[in-house]
Amino acid sequence: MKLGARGRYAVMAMVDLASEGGGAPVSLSEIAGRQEISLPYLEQLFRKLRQGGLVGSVRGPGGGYVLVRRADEIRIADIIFAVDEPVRATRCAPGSGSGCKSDSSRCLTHDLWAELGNQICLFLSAVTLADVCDRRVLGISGFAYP
Amino acid sequence: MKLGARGRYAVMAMVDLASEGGGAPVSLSEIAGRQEISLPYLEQLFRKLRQGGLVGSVRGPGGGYVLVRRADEIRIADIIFAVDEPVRATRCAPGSGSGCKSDSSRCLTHDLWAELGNQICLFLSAVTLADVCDRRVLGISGFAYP
DNA sequence: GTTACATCCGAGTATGGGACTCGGATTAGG
DNA sequence: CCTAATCCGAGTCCCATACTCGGATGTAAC
Repeated sequence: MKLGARGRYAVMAMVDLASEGGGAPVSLSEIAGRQEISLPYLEQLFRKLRQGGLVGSVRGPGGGYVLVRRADEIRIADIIFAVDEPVRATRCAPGSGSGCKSDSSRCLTHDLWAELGNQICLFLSAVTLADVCDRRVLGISGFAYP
Repeated sequence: MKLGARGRYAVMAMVDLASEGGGAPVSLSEIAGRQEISLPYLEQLFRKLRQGGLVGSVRGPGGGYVLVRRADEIRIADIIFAVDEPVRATRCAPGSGSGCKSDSSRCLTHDLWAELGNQICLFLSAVTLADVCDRRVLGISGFAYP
């Protein structure tokens, strides 16, 4: 699980698309303007979102993108996975299967990172696009960390 | 909350220190050998861990580092916070207070990243060094993500 | 006192991956 | 046709991060 700006931009754009798009296609220019993301960069993101089967496209004037599923059926984790291809395992990378040198059973921390990756996926899978649009995110844990 | 190799190395080293150190100071050379981390890099990490009040140092021959608290009183989050200084806020960075351009109430995703940061901190605060040493990490969620 | 061991410290380098860009090819409506 | 839009494969740039270097300081053993 990777957490870079790309994933965040993708979620911002998808939230925008889910909010503003009432069935009709939304052009990337509009999203780019509203979210202040460069157009070519958005194109690159939506290419992957389309390949991931999250959005459909309509070409030509008046075209744009539409959601292929309902907003409450799209999990945030789906978006992140679509735009951030799986990382190759560094020495004991979080979110990627094993690695750990080979030196079996030396890396005690392995389980820790694996479980952390789990927690993150679990959280991002529990929240849907519709939840974010309707501001139904806060209060899941009901806790604010210092 | 930042998740790089530095934090992981720091946790690996602390786990090693907690495991091998039975009251007597442990030198960085030993840890470097066992964990396959370069000595100068470890020195840099332990400088911060010492400034963070997690370890104490004994200089001279036979010297090294010792835990200042018991292993079950050191949370993994403490280690991460000690070695990774707080990130400055990018546009709507996870784990850092606000940002969001200024354009108030436009960024719907803000709450999402804030809550995600919370979840991560929550998890890493629930696990102690002793938990990792005794392999008491798995089974907290009891779930393995695809 | 000298030597060896170890922590301490402030720099410096560099490399990799990330964000972001460019030029052009397609498709479709007016 | 011309314009608006998605499509695509590259390519650039930049900065954070991992990692290194040379030396200073303290301390135990002999």
